[in-house]
Parts: sequence; C-alpha cells; structure tokens
Amino acid sequence: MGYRYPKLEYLRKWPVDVPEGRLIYDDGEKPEAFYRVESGCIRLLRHDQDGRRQILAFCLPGDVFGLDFCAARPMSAEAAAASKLSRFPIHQDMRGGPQSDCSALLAESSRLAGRLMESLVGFGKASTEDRVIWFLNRMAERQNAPEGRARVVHLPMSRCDIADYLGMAPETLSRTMAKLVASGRIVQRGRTLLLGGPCQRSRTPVGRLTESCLAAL
Amino acid sequence: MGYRYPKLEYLRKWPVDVPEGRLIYDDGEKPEAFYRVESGCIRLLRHDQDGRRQILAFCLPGDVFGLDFCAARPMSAEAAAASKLSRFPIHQDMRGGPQSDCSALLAESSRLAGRLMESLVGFGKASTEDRVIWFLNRMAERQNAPEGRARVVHLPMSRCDIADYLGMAPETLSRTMAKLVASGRIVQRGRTLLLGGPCQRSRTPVGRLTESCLAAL
DNA sequence: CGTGGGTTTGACTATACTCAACTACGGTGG
DNA sequence: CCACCGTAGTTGAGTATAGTCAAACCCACG
Repeated sequence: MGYRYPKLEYLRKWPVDVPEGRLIYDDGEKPEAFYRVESGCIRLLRHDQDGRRQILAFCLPGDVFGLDFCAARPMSAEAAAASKLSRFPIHQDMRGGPQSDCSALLAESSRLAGRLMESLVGFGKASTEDRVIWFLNRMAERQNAPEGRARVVHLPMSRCDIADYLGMAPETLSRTMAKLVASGRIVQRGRTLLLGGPCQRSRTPVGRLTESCLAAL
Repeated sequence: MGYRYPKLEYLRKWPVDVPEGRLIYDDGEKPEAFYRVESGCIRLLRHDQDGRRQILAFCLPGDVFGLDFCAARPMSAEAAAASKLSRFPIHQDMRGGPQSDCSALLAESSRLAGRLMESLVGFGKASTEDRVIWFLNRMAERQNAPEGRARVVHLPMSRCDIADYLGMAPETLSRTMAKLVASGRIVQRGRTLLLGGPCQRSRTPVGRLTESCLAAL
C-alpha cells in the first residue's frame, strides 16, 4: 500500500534555501520547527564523544524531518547537498487546529521512525557488499526508479557521507562499489549510477551492463 | 530535562500477560493496538530474506511500542522475557478525544524515534567493545541505576538477543564481556552485572571490581 | 595551469566471524 | 534428593573480512 502525502499544506510554512554543508539545527537545541525537503538532500547525524560522526538518515524530497516533540533535538541536521526546504513552526500545531493535523503529524512521525528502522535493518546486514547493495536499492526506490529492470540512480551525497551512514570506511565503500562494477552489476558515472535488475545478493544480472547502456540515456 | 509519563491513563486499555518467546504482532500485520510495557522485556525485530534476524530495539517497563500509524506493521514484536503489557486499541485515539491525546501520542512517537536513533548511534561505534560498553551503560541508565559510581544492572534478555541487537556473533559478545571482566571493569553473575564507574572507553576504573563487591549487595 | 577536495588503489594489519568442542545452569523425573 | 538432560553460554583455533595508513588519481574550480 503506497504512501500518500499527509495534508500539511494548510499549515503555515516558509521556504528556506540552504547551501551544501549548512547546519540546519544542532543536537541539543530546543525544537522550534520541523521541515519538509522540497529538493536536495539533508543528513541527520550525531557526533559521539570520540569525534566520530554517525549519519542516521538521509532525507530526500518529500521527507519530513525535525518532528521532535521533546525538550532537546536528539540529533543535528545538515545539508548534504544544496537544498530547498519548507519550514513549519512547531507551536501552531500543538495548540488548536483541526484534528487532521494530528493524524498527519502522527503519520509523519511514524514514517520517520519507519525509515530509521529500515536503517537499522540495513545495518544488520553482515557483509559490506550487502549493505551497499541495500543502500543503492533503497535510494533507487526512493527516487521512484521503475522496479525490476535497469534503473538510473543519482546519489546526491558524498562518498564519505554514504560511508559514515553505512558504518564503514570510505575506502571499503569504494572497493565494494568497484567490485560491483567489475562484476557488471552496476555502471558508475560520477555520482550517477545504473543498477541492473533487482540487484540482489549473489545473483547474476540478467544482462551485463556496460558504459554504452548509460550513454544511451 | 527528564522524561515524564504522558497521560495515557484515561485511555481504554487491557492488561495482557505474555510468556517468553510469544509473538505479540507480526511484520506486515494491520496495526490494531499499541502497547506499554509494565514489566519484563519486549524485542522489536525484523527478518530479512536471508533468514538473518535484526533486533531493532528492546522495550523495558514504561516504554510504549507499536504506535504505528500506517497500513502494515514495519516490524514484529516478541517477548524477550515473560512480560506484562497494557494494550491500547488504536481506533479510540484517532477519532475524537481530547486534544491532549495527540500531544501524548506524538511525544511517545518521538520518543520511540529517539530510541531508534540512539541505537543507530550505538551501531556506529567501530569496535565491538565500544558497542558492548555502550549497550551496558544504556541498560543501566534505563534501569535508573545511580550515575557515576558502581551500578547493578540486570539484563532480562538472552545473550543471543543482545548479539543480534548489536550486530555481532554471540561468541564475540561473550569474548568481549570476558575481556571486560578480566580488566576489572565489570563483574558478572549470570544475567546480573555490576558496572564500575562511568565505564568509559579505555579508562581504568576507579577501583578494581571483584566478586566480593557483588556479594556485598 | 596549478590547486584542492573528493575518490580510488595498494599493502599490511587488526578484528571479528565460523565451526567446533566444552562447560554451567535450570528444570524434570526417578 | 540426586542424576539426567537440554539449553544457554563460554572457550579455542583458523580464516575471511574490513580497517588503517599512504600515495596516486581525477575532476572542478580559480
């Protein structure tokens, strides 16, 4: 059953433009607004005391983030790429307003939790190859790439971001992708990829992918 | 700022007793109720197609789970130990009812998302030792163990559950804990532990812990 | 054309997984 | 009350895997 936008449209909101790398809110701040991504890519992250950073989620167009009904932001949000956002002040929603507000917000909140769970499942994958394939498929799904056959995917974030998200070293990510290219399961052209078939674990692709496939687009 | 129970008390609910291992709801089911843990321990989990299982969260007394406002449960819930639950049917809350319902539910939903994020941060830890220490500290915090000095922690779930949660083999978990015992940072007596001090990474404990410490309790 | 970040490759090492055997514990039944 | 059994947990040896450090590469940008 597909997901449908909840009706947030009648809520007051402001358009915001953020350049790549810009901090949107910081871990520990008092929440004053939540956001919807209109274009670009936002990363949710935390730093632990070791200085190591953990990316918790990437938010793509249509995703709502920052819906934290608590005293302090549990994590930071930064622009992983230049992005356009809609900013919804929080206070208008907690008081008054039609009942449907609540449903919409609850649905969004559930949805965020669902995305985090997806991440946890992805992390549970044993091998780095599984994690990378899982990530690529997930990105493809979220970009409405047609199911089944070869799909074009654009990764708006840096390799380091992906590596931090998947909990591996950037070198390992690079090697793993190189292996996928070598086995003909993906074609790589900068940050744009072509995935072959369902791209499942240890399955040979239907047809071998080549550079020409990408050029033909 | 500490967390305070949202007022769910006026909602209709039913007490439920579940024995260890019992399935509470399954991945993909239509959500009909959410639950609060009164005693025991619940595990939220998913199976991927490989048959591998990933535990997403442990729910301890006071935790609310199953607050999924979507068409299908994104994961399963099982009793990791014999538990008592309060079951809240979902439909009463979505229609009518005072506005405060919403705040309470949103707060709980945010809280669940927060816990999942914590998990993701924990998973980001590089070494297994860090992950285990993080887990033990987290369990201690959630059992209101006094901060700072030595703390007694009871782990209600099996080692396999913990290993699946932390994404490591049970043997690795066992070895890691053995190392912590050897270095005097914890004392182990079955599923009950004694943690020394803040139990931080690569810090020697204030005083060496021995069996006698635990016996003195 | 030079500079710099992001990305890739190489060599080596540390770490955690696998498979296997062994031990400790709790419950059951004689 | 004690012997037995089954499960949970631990320990050991060998191996595969991913991390680290280092250097080269490539593309975009000034």
